Amino acid sequence: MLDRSLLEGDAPTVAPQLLNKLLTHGGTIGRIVEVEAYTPDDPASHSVRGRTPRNSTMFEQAGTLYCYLSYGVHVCANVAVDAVGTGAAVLLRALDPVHGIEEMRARRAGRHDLADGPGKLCQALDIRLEHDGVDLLDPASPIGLSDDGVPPPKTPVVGTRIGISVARGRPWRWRVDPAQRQSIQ
DNA sequence: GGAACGATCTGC
DNA sequence: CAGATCGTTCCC
Repeated sequence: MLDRSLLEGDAPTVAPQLLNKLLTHGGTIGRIVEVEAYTPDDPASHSVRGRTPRNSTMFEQAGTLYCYLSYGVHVCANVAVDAVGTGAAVLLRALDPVHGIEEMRARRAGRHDLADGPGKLCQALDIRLEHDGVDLLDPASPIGLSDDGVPPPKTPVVGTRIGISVARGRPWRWRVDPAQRQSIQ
């Protein structure tokens, strides 16, 4: 498992630290290769208007899973970070499949792009809205975040965030350089 | 009570 | 490149 204190910093600090960590749901495991940071003072963040029924798990303790429905269609998965009540999160944008690839492919209707997108990775790992609020650091949870000893990249690829219309300029998107990926594609 | 707008993906 | 598709939020 992961030490919770790693997630208790602010989102732009924590986000790149989550690169190369493992996300596990049952037999399906993926390595996190792309993330984005969202903070409560950020116009693009769901938490910018304070706590609401939808975003309330974003305000819970670091390591809580925040799931929401995007475009009325796709589920997106975030990890709540920072202190309790802050409303900060890291959006998980892409995984490299590590284990359970056949299962992922079946969930992805036979496609080969298994988890290279926030909606796709939730489909591949079968993360659903009902998983909103699970503690990713509790061994009893169905979905978990763990560290297998692969460190985050020293020089992640930094970019701007995607799919938002406000606060586009913030360089709050981090990726593992495709040439430095640890897992099979 | 209603309308606008998405932290996206797919297929045309 | 536009359509799908529906919950959330805000405004009337």
